[in-house]
Amino acid sequence: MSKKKPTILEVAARAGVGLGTVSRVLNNHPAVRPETRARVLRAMEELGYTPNPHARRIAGGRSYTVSVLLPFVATEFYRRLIEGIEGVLLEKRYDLALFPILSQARLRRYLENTTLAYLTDGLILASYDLTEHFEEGRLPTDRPVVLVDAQNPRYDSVYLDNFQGGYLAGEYLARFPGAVFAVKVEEEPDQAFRHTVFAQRMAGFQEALRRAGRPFIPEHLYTTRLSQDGGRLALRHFLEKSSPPINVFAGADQVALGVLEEAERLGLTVGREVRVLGFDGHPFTEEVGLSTIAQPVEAMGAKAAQLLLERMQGYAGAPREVRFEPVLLERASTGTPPAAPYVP
Amino acid sequence: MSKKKPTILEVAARAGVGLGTVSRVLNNHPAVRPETRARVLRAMEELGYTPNPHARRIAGGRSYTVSVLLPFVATEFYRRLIEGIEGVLLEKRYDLALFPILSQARLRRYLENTTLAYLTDGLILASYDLTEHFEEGRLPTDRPVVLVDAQNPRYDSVYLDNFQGGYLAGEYLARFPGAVFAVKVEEEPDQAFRHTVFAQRMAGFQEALRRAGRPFIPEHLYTTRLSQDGGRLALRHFLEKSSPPINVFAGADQVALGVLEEAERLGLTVGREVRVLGFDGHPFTEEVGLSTIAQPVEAMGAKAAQLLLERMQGYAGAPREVRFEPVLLERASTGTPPAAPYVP
DNA sequence: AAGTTTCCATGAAGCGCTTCCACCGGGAAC
DNA sequence: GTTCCCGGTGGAAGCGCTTCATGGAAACTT
Repeated sequence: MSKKKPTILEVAARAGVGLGTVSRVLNNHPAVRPETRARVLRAMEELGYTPNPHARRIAGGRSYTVSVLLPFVATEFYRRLIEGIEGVLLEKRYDLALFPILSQARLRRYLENTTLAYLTDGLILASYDLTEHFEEGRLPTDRPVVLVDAQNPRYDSVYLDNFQGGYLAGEYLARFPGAVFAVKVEEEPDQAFRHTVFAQRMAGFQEALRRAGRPFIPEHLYTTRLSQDGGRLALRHFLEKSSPPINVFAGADQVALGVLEEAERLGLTVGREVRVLGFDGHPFTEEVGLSTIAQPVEAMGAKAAQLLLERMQGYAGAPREVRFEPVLLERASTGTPPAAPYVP
Repeated sequence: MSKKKPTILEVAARAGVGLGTVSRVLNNHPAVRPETRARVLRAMEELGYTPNPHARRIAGGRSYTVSVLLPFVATEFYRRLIEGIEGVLLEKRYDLALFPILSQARLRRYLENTTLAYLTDGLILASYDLTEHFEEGRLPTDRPVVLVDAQNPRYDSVYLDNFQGGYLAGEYLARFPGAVFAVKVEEEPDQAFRHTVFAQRMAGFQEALRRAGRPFIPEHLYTTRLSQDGGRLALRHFLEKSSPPINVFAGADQVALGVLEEAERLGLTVGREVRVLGFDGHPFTEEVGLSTIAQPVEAMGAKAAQLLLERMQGYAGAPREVRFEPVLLERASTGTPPAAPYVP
């Protein structure tokens, strides 16, 4: 590939314009005649020109790169989130640098070492609770920061109302006859991330059940790691406590998938003997017919990217808060809800 | 933090030298009197100076940054690997950029988009099988590339002999009485990574058993995802097939940990009724007394970094291959081996 | 028709560094 | 004492870009 990258001068020469004009085209400056712009763009195309980000950074003070700091956890959630962020950013010709946070120490290095601060114009922090880990809950950076899947009064925050999601789940499952169980996902063991989302989901769930007159039995809660196998173990556990039909709310789709898997292994009819409701609304839930409380992860990522772009363009208002609401998706795994709610 | 970054000129002024000298200090050029060097370094320290990588890149063609492409899988293995790589690189004042590969498409973008190629001087690819995914098994980049935890005849490769590790495991467990079971870790479902390491471990394991006159029974193999809960399910499965004492080889420490956990839950004596042998030699195995086939992950990372540094400094010899050997660590989870090997 | 504004376009200056040529002083060689 | 060499050092040139002062021409004014 790339022998010798063409520079802006070669583009200018080929397009028959000055180098300033090429630069203006690159930066979407309005004062370029459409016809000229087209000519320049064509020249770029023909030469296979891409701007040198280092040069841009050095000259203009902007690098057209955004950092996304996220837990080093491989889940569908983060895949979707990044997709959402990327969609918006690529459109504006911004680039994305991912920084998986392997450890607390690493996060600090990312920020303090000036490496990252130097390289990027803005920062999206996913699922990270700042207040716990930084003095005054402030990141040691002067770049704009947006939080997603997290909340902090000092920064723009984009998040899902997880309590409401749990509430929806509780409200829905309460309509069915049979015992109600729940799988809660454990917090990260290393405490680097205090993921309160799972606790919030459970709190909403229990509140809804209480209001429906079917208070949640503490023994019906099973806590597990975020894995499919965790769901399998959970179902086995539940079946020791109660016989079908049972209703299971899993705090995450991945866990719910394990419940489905184990139910099938045990020859139980999903949607009748075992009703399963997940959380997240990941794409695969549709394929397997898993009912779920869906969160618009891509939209959340896109929103975060938008807020960051605004900040990078100079917006300096007070921190904004964008709350997203989950939605119940009914699929086969919960069967047909009864016409009238179940009354104990 | 950082109001306005000091530049090389300010450092030069403060140290009372010319800017060329400061640059020479930065680049470890030999022709600087030690005394002068010290003065410059002190000035840098006092001003909190850090070089601007963009400027370095633009001026010198080197950015002093290395990319590490690794699966977006949060395991102890990659944490250790990065630690090893980082140790060597930081010493040479190189920086590290992590690129978690979320998907095949993303990897291509990383490489083709010129973004990464522009930003970094070299590339370490972890656990990735090229031949499957790129034409001619060549990455579309002109930067030096080193593979780690993978092998390819076209690039420097650093890897563990996983077959031998499995062999050691088989050899060892064959000495004990009782049925022998094995937990194999499943390949990644999305096939982005064709992790053959687990298959290799199992192959070595079975070969060793065969030679010891105790051929492995296919039904004694349980395949699971890489999770602690997978180990728990595995043990339950084994106990349905055979009663204690049993010997379990788990293809990964994390899975082995689940086996231990479940054994304790079931009230079985680890090291007597259930003997467990893991693979990886992660630090936590010492704490929990887990016997394991240890791989020197940090050393492998360090070696990969070294090879890359050499390449970046211009070495252009044929691809090199560095094979590491695993070692058996005996701990409490396998109890005391019998004086004489068990003979069926 | 001449002055005024608006719209585009140009290219020099400069971003923070590396590199390289020039230069300086002093010890070794004659 | 003169020449040569060489370890040290200074600073101009230049990397690929953005920005900005400048200017030319077309589009409005009056």
